[in-house]
Amino acid sequence: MTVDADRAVARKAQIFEAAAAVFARLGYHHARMDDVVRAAGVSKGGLYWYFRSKEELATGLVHQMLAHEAEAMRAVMTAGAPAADRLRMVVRAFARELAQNPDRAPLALELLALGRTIPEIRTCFDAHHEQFVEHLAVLLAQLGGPDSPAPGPRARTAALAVAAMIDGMVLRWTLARSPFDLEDALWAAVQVLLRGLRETGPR
Amino acid sequence: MTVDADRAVARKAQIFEAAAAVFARLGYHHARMDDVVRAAGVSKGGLYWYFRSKEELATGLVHQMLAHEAEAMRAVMTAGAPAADRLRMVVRAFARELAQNPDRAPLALELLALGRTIPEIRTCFDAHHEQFVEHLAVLLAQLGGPDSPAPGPRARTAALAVAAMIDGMVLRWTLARSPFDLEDALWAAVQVLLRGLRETGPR
DNA sequence: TCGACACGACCGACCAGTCAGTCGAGTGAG
DNA sequence: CTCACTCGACTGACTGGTCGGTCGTGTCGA
Repeated sequence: MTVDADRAVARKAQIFEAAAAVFARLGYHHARMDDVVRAAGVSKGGLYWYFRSKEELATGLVHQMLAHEAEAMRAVMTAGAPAADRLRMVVRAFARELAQNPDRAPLALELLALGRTIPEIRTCFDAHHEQFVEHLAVLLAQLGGPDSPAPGPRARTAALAVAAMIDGMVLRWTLARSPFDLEDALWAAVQVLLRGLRETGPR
Repeated sequence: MTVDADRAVARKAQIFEAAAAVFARLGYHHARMDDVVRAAGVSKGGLYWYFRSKEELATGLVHQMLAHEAEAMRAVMTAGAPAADRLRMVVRAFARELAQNPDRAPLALELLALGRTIPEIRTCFDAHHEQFVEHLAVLLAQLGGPDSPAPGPRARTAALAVAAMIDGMVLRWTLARSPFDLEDALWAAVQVLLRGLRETGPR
């Protein structure tokens, strides 16, 4: 294939980083390819050597971001720790990630909305969400305690609720004028949800 | 001001309706003003008589949609029914609204994302969210039962969680490839949340 | 007759994408 | 060793289509 594939990978990464920053600052539609070019320290032609179009750049960026997140999730899932602790780690990972670069959340929101126009982005988010719920369901089933949701459909329903809770709280945090402590609020809410989930008898 | 203010209001409403449909179908950025013009049965000049720019049209649309929703919320709040029933009504209103026109949710998501570029939209959503949480807090405090969250900060925190739950579930529903029954899932999740909220002793 | 309202052809800024060309690292025949 | 040639990577000035917005011109009710 390429003589030096590593170079290509590095170049792509460099462009992704620049694109993320530019898209985060200006928003996808207002960002000019020339802006990305400038930020990445590449030429216009160089950019188009690696990406066929602006949409492909955005799609690639989504892939990269979600892959990164999936990687983190997989790491948590395979960590040798009690399920309760691993759940806590998931929440903390979200909060830390967003606290460190607050631009990420609005960027993700915009890319998500972009899914309406670019089907592949939608598909990508879709698959990612599906897998996230799947992971959560496993985690919840492993929680232990006699009344933790049983594996199977019940755990999946519970996982959907937890996932929605996380999404919603992150969304609120993203949009809030006076940002609250995301980790605290998120963890508290998830705990409340779990408490409600226990004690759930038939139906 | 206008000789016939009613006519102007009607015209605006007609344009809003068309704009909502076009934006929902094509997405804000892909939608051409000419598309809106065609859909609304107005001329370009007519459209620009009422809206100074595309952004102002979008902003107006956001105002109108949120005002409509706020209206519905106020109606629920002042309804003469037990708090539990009113909460149920809120959930049902969401589910029905979205079931009736499934295009609304993605449209709202896109407009929300547009808030990154158009500050007034962001402000508008912000105020709306704030008020929504406020209403929910009142509702939760009125829920009755000895352990319903007390009015004040505690109710507000609880309300934030409930609001996030609703947002998140709607988001999941919006993006899900195989849409589930939103009303069921939402109500179940809210109930779980409330159950967890009860029994919450000090801290 | 007047002015609010409506019309739609037209303008021109803007920007994604192109393309003709440069550069430097291989390759291999003589 | 070297010269002629290939090829992948990269450059940046340029273009052509696309729309948001304008403007000169009606129309019609009061």
